[in-house]
Amino acid sequence: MSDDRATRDFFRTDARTLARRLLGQRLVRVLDSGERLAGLIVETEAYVGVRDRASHAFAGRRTSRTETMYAQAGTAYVYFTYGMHNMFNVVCGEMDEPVAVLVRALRPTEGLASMRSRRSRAGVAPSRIRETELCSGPGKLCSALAIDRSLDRTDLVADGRLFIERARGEPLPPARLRRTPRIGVDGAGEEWASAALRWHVRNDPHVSRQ
DNA sequence: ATGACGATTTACT
DNA sequence: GTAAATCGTCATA
Repeated sequence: MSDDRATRDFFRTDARTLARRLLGQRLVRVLDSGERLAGLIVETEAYVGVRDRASHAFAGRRTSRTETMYAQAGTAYVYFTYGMHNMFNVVCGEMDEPVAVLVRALRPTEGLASMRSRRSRAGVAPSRIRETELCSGPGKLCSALAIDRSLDRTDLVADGRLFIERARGEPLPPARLRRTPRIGVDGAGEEWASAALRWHVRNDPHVSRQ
């Protein structure tokens, strides 16, 4: 229901807080056809600003790609990497402060058949793709939900194509969460590669790894 | 203009 | 476990 949709206040916080706060919330993508694709966020990573060597905005880098990270809280930062994968992030913090949260995995809840066809590849029938491999990684979930750079700079608070719906009821208790170093940032130096800035739902089969 | 590399995924040994 | 895929971005010149 539209009442559940996250408003600006939900995003106006630091990256560590938002990374935790996003877990258990629903990421919703509405296609031009009107079809709704959605999943519960089960894994996130915080990119904490200009001191963070793993961040695109390290040392205040402000380029055409990273400009989105300096936008207001609640803006989608979608970038393309490895020549083939899109990554979806939620910008947070203050205006002109480049902090964001990478959404790394979802438990798919709506539009699974559509996700399967989008995630299918040569020689593998969509029906053979397991639910747990639909959105269990940052590139996978963007493919499954048809999120690409055309959605970069989208306002998650105001745009009808991409937004967050807040779960009703009890938030996930801390005991159900696990905190680990981030994935794929080994080149960022010991301090930032080992910093525990990744959160995921403990024992959830939909995370990219436990 | 050029070259190195990537917040990954997939297939294969 | 290792390696290939594949191209936009960024730093250097």
